[in-house]
Amino acid sequence: MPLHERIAADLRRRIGSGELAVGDPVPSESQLCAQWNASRAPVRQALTSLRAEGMIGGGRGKPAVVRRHTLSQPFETFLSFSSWAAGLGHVPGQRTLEIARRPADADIADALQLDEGTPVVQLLRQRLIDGRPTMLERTTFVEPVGRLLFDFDCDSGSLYAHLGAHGVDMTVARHQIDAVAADETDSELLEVAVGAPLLRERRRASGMDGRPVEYSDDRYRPDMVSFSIENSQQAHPALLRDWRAS
Amino acid sequence: MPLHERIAADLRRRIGSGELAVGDPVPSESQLCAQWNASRAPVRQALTSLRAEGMIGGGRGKPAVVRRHTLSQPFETFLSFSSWAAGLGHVPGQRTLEIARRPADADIADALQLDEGTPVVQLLRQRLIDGRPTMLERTTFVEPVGRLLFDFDCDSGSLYAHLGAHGVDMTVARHQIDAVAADETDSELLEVAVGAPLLRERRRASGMDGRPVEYSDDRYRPDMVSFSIENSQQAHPALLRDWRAS
DNA sequence: CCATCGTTCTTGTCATGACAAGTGTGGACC
DNA sequence: GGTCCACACTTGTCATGACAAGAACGATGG
Repeated sequence: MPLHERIAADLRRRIGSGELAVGDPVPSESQLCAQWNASRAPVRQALTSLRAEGMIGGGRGKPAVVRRHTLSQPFETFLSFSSWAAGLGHVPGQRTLEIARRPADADIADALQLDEGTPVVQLLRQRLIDGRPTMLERTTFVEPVGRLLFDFDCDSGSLYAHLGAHGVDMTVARHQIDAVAADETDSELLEVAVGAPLLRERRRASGMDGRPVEYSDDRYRPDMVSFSIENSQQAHPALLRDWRAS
Repeated sequence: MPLHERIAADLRRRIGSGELAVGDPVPSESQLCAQWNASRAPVRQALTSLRAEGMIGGGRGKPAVVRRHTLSQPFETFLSFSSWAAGLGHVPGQRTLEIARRPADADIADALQLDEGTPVVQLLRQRLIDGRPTMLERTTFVEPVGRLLFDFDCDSGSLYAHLGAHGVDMTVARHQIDAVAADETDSELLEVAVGAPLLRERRRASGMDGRPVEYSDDRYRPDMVSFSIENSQQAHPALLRDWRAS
């Protein structure tokens, strides 16, 4: 493991364990350099990483301070549609319409950093809330992960819990949000007109080492779900999924 | 502006303008170093920034390639369209189509926690990037703030800088994101068909004391702008298992 | 024609050194 | 006691140099 990752991991551990409490000053760059007998480059890389996660603050001239000791408030709820809906007191449902192993096309290969034609496992799932179609999920897993799905009833339990139990690590996710018009498949399965606006979230989840694990194109009915972000000057923004009672 | 930001801005401009199309290789680090007469540090910083936005791909040994040409707005920078676009190396523009003081309707009153009929100041602005219509902004300010806009040329400088200079504090904001179909006004000003999907951001900004200051309904062309966020969770070391070894 | 193996190119990591820009503090001065 | 300012300290930026790890590509042998 590279030095900067070791430094970052050590700082995360010290912050998570409470050795460094919220509000405490983080050791300065020069102190960390001395402590690790390293130059500033890896130290700064580690601090940049923690800063991107919202764990520490600081800036030019301003020594870094601990902002949060926990990571991942919204992460679990965001990955798992079922637990999110259940937590709101609604009844989640899902129909897996297709599970297939096929070669990756150009887009998928690019997103998952694979070569075009590498086998991947694709899932097409219709998600329901209280029996009403709410979201259409087109998920692609890299093959070593996707193979775990063939001996799993995708409509019974939580898919991510199943994967997690088998050691699949999905630590970071990048979400990209935009709007698209419903195509024929969307129209049929979400019960909207062709061309109707849909809220799309494209998600790429990776493991700790940064290697992509899944890529998903999720399309929500905008009259049922929206996203929200709370954005204060200091804190790190967090993405949430909102249910819209209509 | 620091060198690495200039490099990043230039690359974003070249990608956005189509000079570098999707799939094209991005100039290598050494080429960029030569082109800018710079060392690798700022060049790498620029490329890291573009990579975090999902604009380019690549990795160890793999030369970077253009992944997307659309701009992505990270949630950290939600306020100020102008400075966001400018920081990305594009030329922001704006046309204020209407500024009016009128009584708040039910929706506005609810969002701003006012009584219906209380006078508010509404702004309708078309936002452009590099001269192309990109976003349509329907903003409503509470009257004490909105009155500051009547003696300000909304198309000249940054509106929020103007308000900030007059002591208006907008510390926290709550954003809600969904998709809507373009109405006639949207269609005309954003140059899309009626019914085309638009990415909508509804924003309520408040001061430190929690009192709402502005409410805005911003509609973006999804082919030009998307939103992005990265979130991460703490790893569970106990669950780590190297499934990739297979 | 295809698989294989090096060479070469690219990116990742890190050390060292230097200066700029911003913050905070303590002391001098009023 | 309060104000202002110089100075120490922090982080941001950048140059230079070096090596390692991985990927792309062409040559080579089957």
